[in-house]
Amino acid sequence: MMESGRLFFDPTACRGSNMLFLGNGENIFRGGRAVMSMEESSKRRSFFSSQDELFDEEYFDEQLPEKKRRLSPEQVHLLEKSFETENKLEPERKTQLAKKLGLQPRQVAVWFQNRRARWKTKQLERDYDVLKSSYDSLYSNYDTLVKEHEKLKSEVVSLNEKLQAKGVAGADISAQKTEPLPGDITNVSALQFSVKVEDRLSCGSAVVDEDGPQILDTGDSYFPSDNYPAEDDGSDDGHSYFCNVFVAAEPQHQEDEEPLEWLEWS
DNA sequence: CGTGCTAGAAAAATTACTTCA
DNA sequence: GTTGAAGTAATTTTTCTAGCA
Repeated sequence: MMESGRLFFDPTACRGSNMLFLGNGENIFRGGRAVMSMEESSKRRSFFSSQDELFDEEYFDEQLPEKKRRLSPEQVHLLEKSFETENKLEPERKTQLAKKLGLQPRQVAVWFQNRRARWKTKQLERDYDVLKSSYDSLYSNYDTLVKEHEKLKSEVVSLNEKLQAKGVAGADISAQKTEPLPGDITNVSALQFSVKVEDRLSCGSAVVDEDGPQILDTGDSYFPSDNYPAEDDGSDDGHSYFCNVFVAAEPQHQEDEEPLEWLEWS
């Protein structure tokens, strides 16, 4: 059955093949996984996925889609609202939504899948922005500290010289005793960055080593959670993959903690 | 209890189509 | 009319998990 250069689902084609029909009306491939090459499969693409859906009178008789159609603004609006409430789709809700919108349940499921993917992409972009600005801020703080350090060092030198000029015994508070600054500013910043990230990631992120501490669902982070935050009409408040990483770029003092290596020079 | 298998769901990757500048 | 980019519906592949023998 071909329309507009597109082959539609042929129920007989699946007999004896490894295409399975699942209870929820979605098809998957098992066993021989890559049954067709991408080229082949694109030629054989079917709009319908199950016999149930195929034989649904409304569609079988009159609505075989010839081309991909955009959803109407009303349909999208309702889907968006539904997504905001809950970004995962239980079968019951899928059916209800599909009926309400006059769509196939499969279409609703696909829309939710794509919507979750879009949400995730946006979220990654937001996370990147947050991390970058935090990094920039830390970097400039470091720069300030380096300058301050240099200034203090030269002050010590000049005071020493004055003391020696006056012949004060034991006036040997050498500036050389101060720890040298780490040579590679970039590496130090990177280290600082890395330490802080790891510290804070312990409140939840997908970007952790398997060997590292296992993260449970403790926060707003996307990955460990079963639920996506409802958001994203472009005006969201941006729940992060990270748990407020670098929201405050200021160093945090914790009395019972070992001083961080990168701070020891100062 | 550990193991292998399977079904099912979702994510990830990709394709194909539409729209618009 | 053509072209390329962006957006998105739909498909395919991969990954993960739960249930069962």
